Amino acid sequence: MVLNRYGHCMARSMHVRRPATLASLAAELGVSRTTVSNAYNRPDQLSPELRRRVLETARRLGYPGPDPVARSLRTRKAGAVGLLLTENLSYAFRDPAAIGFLEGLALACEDAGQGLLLVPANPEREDVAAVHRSGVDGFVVYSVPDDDPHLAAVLERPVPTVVCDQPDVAGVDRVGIDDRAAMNELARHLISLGHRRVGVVCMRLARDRNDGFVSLDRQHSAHFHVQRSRLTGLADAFREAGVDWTQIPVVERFDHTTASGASAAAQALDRDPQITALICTSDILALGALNEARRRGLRVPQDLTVTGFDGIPEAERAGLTTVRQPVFEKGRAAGKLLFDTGERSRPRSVNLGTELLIGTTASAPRSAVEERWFGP
Amino acid sequence: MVLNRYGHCMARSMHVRRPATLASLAAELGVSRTTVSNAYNRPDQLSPELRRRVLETARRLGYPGPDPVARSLRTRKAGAVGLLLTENLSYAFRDPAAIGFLEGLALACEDAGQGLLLVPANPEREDVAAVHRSGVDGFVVYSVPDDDPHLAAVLERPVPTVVCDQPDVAGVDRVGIDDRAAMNELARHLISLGHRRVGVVCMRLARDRNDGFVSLDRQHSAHFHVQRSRLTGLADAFREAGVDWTQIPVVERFDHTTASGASAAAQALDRDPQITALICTSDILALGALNEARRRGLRVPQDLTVTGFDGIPEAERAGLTTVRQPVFEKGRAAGKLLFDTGERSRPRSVNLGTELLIGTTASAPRSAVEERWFGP
DNA sequence: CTATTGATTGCAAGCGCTTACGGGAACATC
DNA sequence: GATGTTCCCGTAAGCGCTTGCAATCAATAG
Repeated sequence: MVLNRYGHCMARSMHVRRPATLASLAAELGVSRTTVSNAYNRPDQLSPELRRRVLETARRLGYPGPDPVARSLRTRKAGAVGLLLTENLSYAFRDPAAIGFLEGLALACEDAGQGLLLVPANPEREDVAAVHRSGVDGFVVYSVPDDDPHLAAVLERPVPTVVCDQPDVAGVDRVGIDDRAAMNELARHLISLGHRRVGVVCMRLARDRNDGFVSLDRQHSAHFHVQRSRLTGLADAFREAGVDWTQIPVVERFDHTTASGASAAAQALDRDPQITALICTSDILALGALNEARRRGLRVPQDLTVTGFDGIPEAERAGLTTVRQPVFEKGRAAGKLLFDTGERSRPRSVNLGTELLIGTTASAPRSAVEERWFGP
Repeated sequence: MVLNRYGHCMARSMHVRRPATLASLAAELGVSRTTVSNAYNRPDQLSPELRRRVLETARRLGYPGPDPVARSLRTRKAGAVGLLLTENLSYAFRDPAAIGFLEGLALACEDAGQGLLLVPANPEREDVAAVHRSGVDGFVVYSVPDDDPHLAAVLERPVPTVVCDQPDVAGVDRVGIDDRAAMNELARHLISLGHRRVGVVCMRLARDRNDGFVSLDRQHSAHFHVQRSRLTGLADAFREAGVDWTQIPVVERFDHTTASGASAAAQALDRDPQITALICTSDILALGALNEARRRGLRVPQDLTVTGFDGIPEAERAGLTTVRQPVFEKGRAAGKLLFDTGERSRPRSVNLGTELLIGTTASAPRSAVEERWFGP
């Protein structure tokens, strides 16, 4: 039980808003507000003795120090950056790649002494109010479709912004990887192994749900830059190898889960059972594809090659052939870009490197092996 | 002449574009500030026609809508809750248990339309400024030592607070599990299997680094409620079984990593090679202990029993005998407690259930098996 | 005794916004 | 024509704080 200065019982759990403000404290002490403020923010501006008195009286009155919001208004600094995600907040914590990104970004924030505000921007709804209500000094936008209204709302705000996994947007800083080149390299690897008849499993390409095959048109007009680039990288490689890309089944899934990966793999295999490889645009999807292969009694890689993208720990454990991208570094780079506020004329663009990870889920297709042994 | 991303002329030299405010918009339109404010917050308070004009002029002037900080000051609502963690922000994303908690909390925040601010409270430094600077409507404090200055700083703030994995603190709401009972159950299980000579590996017990054996005194005065309770639960069980607890080596590690778990396990085994079981107070530590056992050529569970605590996915994969606690639910419960602001006289306390998970890393010790076969 | 100096403290002017409430105008009711 | 009623919009009073700079004063120097 706590007694306030009027002698009234004030249980802690009642959360009564303390009447004490900087002004009331000043009045109580018989000094100016300036002096009280200085006691907290510029200790060298008043005598140690007075400062001690101020702080002690503050404690006695239960004054918790200058109100952060009022201070933010006055100083025009919120001390935090906002993070906007494609997915629900809670989902982000289930995707290892997103977690890696968060980890890197959190580290950068910590180094800069800034808070990290997870903005509750539900991708299903068009409600951008959360963006408008976030008192932050900057935004990081992680992998959203280029027509996302939340992104538009962020860009309207007069604060620095960094986008990830996006093409250059309206002149703001960006960080990402060369998805197209990375996927192209992976495709060339598969082609060199002898794969020609493949299937593709990708994440959602736009904001609308389209669980199924993807038309060429949809591939080209995909609003998720990352997915579009990866598909383009694949198409380039296979076309160059003389494969008719239009005949390759590309299966899309809205939800990014292993279950989605499995069902998409099934759909691709049903469409064309002769497929020798399933190329997935994420490790999560690839892990699902592996499950489906197992369910069908297909041995990987003897009967079916499966590849992923991201290089998450789970993929490594599964021996997945995939592309590793530096998700942690991506987050960190995003933060650094945001905090490094030098005078610039042009927006900056950071491209991080990727690495083709040869695992045990890709090998020459059986037909190619047979050809090698028995001739064509 | 340059066009900024709002499409307005912005001379290269004038970096400080006077941003439009609600007042300037009102002036431009020849209406009152109230009317502009209403256009955003209470559409029913003005004619659709006027509202349209306001919003259009806003767009033309590049006014991004009411400033969130100023609005927060006025309405006394920040629209976000702060999360205080023991560890560095970035570390939190490496601990599966913490991630689960975050996931649950994030979900609750999302449902409530609130942001989640990760407060950059470095546990190494005593700098509580970050707590004072966070403009939030409430705090969730996750597993910090009871003498943590950040916790004290939070409790000074006049906002609702929920603590996790803490005993009752100063009358604020709490959510947790019965660590003592859960660990006691696990210990009884081991005792029933025949284990009497065991070693314990625990996480840090206080804010100071003490990588090594733990005195009884330190056990009792541990500032981390969770660790203290688990040790107590163990001690109770073994004392009841007639074991002299003071002879049992308890090894502490400051860093919560598998490497720490391994080295702590080594230290315990070196102290008493006759140990039949290593009881770890977290799965992460236990996974490290498994590594150390493997390194020593000890078969688990034949030569050595290893147990954990938490029930993280990795533990399940490793077949660890452990205690599963509902980390996700814990996060969600914390959020719900925070947002459910009914009038209460007493602080609420939520205890969630746990479950003993029988894995493959615990069995009867060899000596017990031999006794059974050949008699004592 | 006056000038200079350094240490302390206070003044004033907002930062950008919300909202209870009051008032005028247009229309309907009796 | 007097009295409600409804719709729109503005008045006024802050929310709690920061900060450049001026003011005060005692002490030291000249």
